[in-house]
Amino acid sequence: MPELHTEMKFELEHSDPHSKARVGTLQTAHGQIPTPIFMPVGTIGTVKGVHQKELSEDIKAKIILGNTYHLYLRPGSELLEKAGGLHQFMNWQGPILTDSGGFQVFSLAHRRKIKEEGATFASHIDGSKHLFSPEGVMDIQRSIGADIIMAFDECTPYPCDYRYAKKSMELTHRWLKRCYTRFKETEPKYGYPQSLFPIIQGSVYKDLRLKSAETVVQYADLGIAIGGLSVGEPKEEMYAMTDLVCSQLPSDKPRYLMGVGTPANILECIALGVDMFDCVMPTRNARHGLIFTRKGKLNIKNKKWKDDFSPIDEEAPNPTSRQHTKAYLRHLFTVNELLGMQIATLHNLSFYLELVREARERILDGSFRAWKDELVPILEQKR
RNA sequence: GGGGAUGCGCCGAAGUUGGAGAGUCGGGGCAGACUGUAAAUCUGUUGCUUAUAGCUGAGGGGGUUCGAGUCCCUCCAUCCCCA
Repeated sequence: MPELHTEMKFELEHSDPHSKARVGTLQTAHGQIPTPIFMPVGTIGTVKGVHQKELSEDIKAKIILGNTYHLYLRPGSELLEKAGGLHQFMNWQGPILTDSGGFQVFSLAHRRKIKEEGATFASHIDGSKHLFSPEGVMDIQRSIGADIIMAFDECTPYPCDYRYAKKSMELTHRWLKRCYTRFKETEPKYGYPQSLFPIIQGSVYKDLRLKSAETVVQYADLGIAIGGLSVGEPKEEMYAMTDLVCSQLPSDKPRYLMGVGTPANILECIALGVDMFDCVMPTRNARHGLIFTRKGKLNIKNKKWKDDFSPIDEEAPNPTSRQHTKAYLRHLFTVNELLGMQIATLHNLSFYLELVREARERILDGSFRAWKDELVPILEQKR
């Protein structure tokens, strides 16, 4: 059984003298999370194509994501409460973080209207109208019961002109204050603590990012998120903003860079002081046939793998990636068999988790910087 | 053996009433994209060449016509009916 009444806390254990990388442990009621960490995305109560048993035993995921917008639409707060929360419902005993729906303000921009009160969405399922207010989003996340819940924000697009970025950031700040107030005046529903992470915005503008970091820190009880990046900006801008923001944040709180990224992005941002990551890339790209390895990425659907009977990834930590051949995986994709997507997803997530596990180990033994510098260019190559 | 129907791109459809087709739709093939998941999705491409263009092309061959995928003759293939 999880340590249900454990206080949530973050302990910074080590800082890399050769970069800004850090090693720590985030404690939740559902388990300890070693940082840096990658969190697989499980939008609607499932990490697509992966069973919970594989998630814990093969991929060694320490925490997964859920999504407020999607879970609110289906199965809905009422049913989740009846089930005893998302952990019980999906039978995942590890920690869960829920995004607030702020990303859908960006990705479903054509289906929503932003007002001071909140964002009104026309459901992508049936067109029905729903208001997502900061208070409402807190209530939904109480019902879902995630260990870490996110403030309701507006994830701005890229490019985004300064005026809009500023206006949007200020709205996100006002929404944050309302989120925080609601969060403080409500209780967890399932007997274990939840923590609210505020989100820094400000697009790619230095002064806005600094202002946002300064404002948002006041609402950070446990950890802080950096949002509004990896939305199409050049990676140099993403790194620059991440670096700038991290340099302003208190060292005793974990930094969560939302939506990032490629394996190379993750290593670079670990080096800038980020502790937590999530991204749909390993899962979505797996379903689309893109396989990440230490020798670069490869499209398993390409003809060149037709009769390549070498392992999917001979260096992979999980047996599945070592035991099945590239030719077999390509075959599964060619005939559109579900198992192809399952194996590819298992592999990619396992690859991501192993990558951050090794990063942590190397930060501790001092070899992170050199290892990262050598590995990043290779990771970005196409095989 | 007799009669009938149908034949175009890798496959399957639709469509072209003698007047602009390397064209339409679906599939398959090949390739690209994907960053807090409206995504098992989307995009491109899929005869040849010296490639912003040109050439060849409607089962094969021949004919009529200013012009033929369309009409005529013939051969071939497939399917159906009769024997």
